Amino acid sequence: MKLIQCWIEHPIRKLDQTFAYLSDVQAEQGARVEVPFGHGRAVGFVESCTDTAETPEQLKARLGFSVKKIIRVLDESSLITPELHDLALWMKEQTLSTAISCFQAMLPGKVKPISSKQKILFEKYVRLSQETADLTPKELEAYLYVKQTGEISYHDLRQKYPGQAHALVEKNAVDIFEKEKAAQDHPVGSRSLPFVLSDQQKRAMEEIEGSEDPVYLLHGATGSGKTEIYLQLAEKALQKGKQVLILVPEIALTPQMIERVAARFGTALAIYHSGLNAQQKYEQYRRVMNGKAEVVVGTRSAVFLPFHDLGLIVMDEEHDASYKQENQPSYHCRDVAIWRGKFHHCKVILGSATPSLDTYARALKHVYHLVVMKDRINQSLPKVTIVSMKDCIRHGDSYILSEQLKQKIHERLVRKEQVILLLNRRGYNTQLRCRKCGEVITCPHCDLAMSYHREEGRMKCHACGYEMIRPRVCPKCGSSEGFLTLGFGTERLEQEVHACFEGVRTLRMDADTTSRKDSHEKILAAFGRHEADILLGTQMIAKGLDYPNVTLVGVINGDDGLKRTDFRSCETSFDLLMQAGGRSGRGEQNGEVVYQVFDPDHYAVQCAAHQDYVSFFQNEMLFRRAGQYPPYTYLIALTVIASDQKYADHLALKIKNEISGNFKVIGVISLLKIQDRVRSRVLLKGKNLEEMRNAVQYFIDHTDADLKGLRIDVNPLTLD
DNA sequence: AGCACGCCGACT
DNA sequence: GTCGGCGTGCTC
Repeated sequence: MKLIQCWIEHPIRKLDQTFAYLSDVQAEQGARVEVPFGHGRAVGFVESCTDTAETPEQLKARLGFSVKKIIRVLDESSLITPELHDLALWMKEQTLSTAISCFQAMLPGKVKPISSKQKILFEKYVRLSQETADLTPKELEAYLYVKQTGEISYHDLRQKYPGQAHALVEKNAVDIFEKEKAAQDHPVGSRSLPFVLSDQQKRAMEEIEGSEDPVYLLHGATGSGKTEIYLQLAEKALQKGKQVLILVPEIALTPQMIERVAARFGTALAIYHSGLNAQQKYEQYRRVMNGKAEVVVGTRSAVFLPFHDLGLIVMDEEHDASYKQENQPSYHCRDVAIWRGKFHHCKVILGSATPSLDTYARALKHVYHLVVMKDRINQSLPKVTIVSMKDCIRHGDSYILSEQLKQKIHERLVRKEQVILLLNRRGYNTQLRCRKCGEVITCPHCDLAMSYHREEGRMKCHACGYEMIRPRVCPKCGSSEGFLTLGFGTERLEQEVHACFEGVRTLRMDADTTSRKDSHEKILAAFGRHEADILLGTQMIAKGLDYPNVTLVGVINGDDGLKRTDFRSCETSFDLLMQAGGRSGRGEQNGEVVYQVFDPDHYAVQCAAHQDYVSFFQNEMLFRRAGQYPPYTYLIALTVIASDQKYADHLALKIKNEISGNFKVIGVISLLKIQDRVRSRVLLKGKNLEEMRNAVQYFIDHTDADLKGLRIDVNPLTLD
């Protein structure tokens, strides 16, 4: 008999332990098994499987409970590699989450322990038949196309020859047959060759290649050519027969990065992101496992792909918040990437123009090897103008577009150049306030004001997504005197632009215009073809875009983010302003940037205007030290989320009282209600993260409290 | 998470 | 007298 230890699929803290079962047959570590559990059955994830000579009675006597037999083994072979197994258990410790949730986070949908439906899709293919047929010229063309490719999926043939594909089958010119759906190879355009490196790039390459250090921070200004360094390092790793992982924040926002990697590496490339369906994810998972995919470009979850021999890990825009998973397990992709780099003895390159403070501080302490590229390739810095909106409003100017910015936009329109306007708020107005009682319309499910979206005539809650028709009378006092409108978003900005410049062509890109699949790409492509003069949108247009014809970028309400109370709000605001600046003047012409702000003297605004990261870092570190915030300390946020305020407060208080050590326990803090859920938080702050983690783990293991609703975030990025 | 066991109110 | 409310406790 075999004795199996397995993790049970319920992501309940109390069940976060292995359970013992007997089995007649062997099961691999990482395979799923179906087991009797409680009164029903459950899926287990095998931790170990060993031979045992003990009888069930002996086991019961030794262990103190009766050991049941498993029902069946669900997977012949393991779903994960031994490396990924160890990684999951390490992640459990790091993030203080359950082991099973870590395994689930690593696996693509198809093979998650939770679902056992693993279907293999078949697809119709065509190839030339033996028969000859009478064909029209256009059909002959399609016929020759099939002849040239050998065999091709019917779907692809229909895409290329919509009018002829069916006719070819009808006339028996081609045979149809079924075949397992192949993993999509990324279409290869023209294969591009490596660029010649600038002196600065050459120095950076040499520094990385000539060192034995495991982790590098490549701090390069926007436009300094970081991507080319990634690609050339990747090429060298491939030549050694190794795999390469390139992590990006969001696939949809980095189309130009994908294009460049695809052009260089062609079919050896796999793209992996959360937008793929389960089948596509599974296919890419297999392609990585069997080594067919040599280069992977992917978002956060790609860091868990089953690479067998990694030669390089690149993490572009390493400061980006989307690398941190919000759900449990709340892991940071950077930590996982570094762990895997260590396992594979390969270099990890963290790249950014505005590194996170934590990363940069580590680089200064030589934990990471700092490589700096401060010059843009064949471009000078964009000229930055800071416009004080306080003064604007005092002079009676528009509170949306200042005269200076209007003037500069006008110049660009005359010269047939393009403009990007960034406003990190969507909708028309951010608040409606009753003229009579002064009440602001808030979401019925959240403690937040609802935004007015004029195009749809609806109110929207940006926190929970709740929508309603714009009310005609005040929901509070019933007055029909109407509403005062406060604040503005991208919709209002677009209207203002049209009011100021007659006949101007605009494209708006925000969460409202990009809800449909591929709409990102369509909008960006249209702008690239100069089908619009002005692209306006939220922060999603601040990153990674490279349009040579854009010579002016305007940031509206650029210091809006500074109003937030979060300890990182300066960092994110600075990042946004810097990134926006990086979009301008990437071609032949010099670029210009306008920041419209209310606090022009703030160091985040000033440092961004001078594209001076180091000064910002020094300033911000003073602030962090004064407040004893990261990177000077570590934080662990323990948040109770519940529908019942009493329960939330009670558990939070219990946590506060029962956790102690050589660190501060701050709280209980009541957060805003979101989606009818109240949130009470306790925050741990201290210098010794390991001790803090141990204290929390000890609490979890020994408390009698019911911990459902407890969310743990080690090193939280935001405290909102 | 399920799902049973368990001890108090309004019904045939 | 019973049906059923969901509080609490267990799952190898």
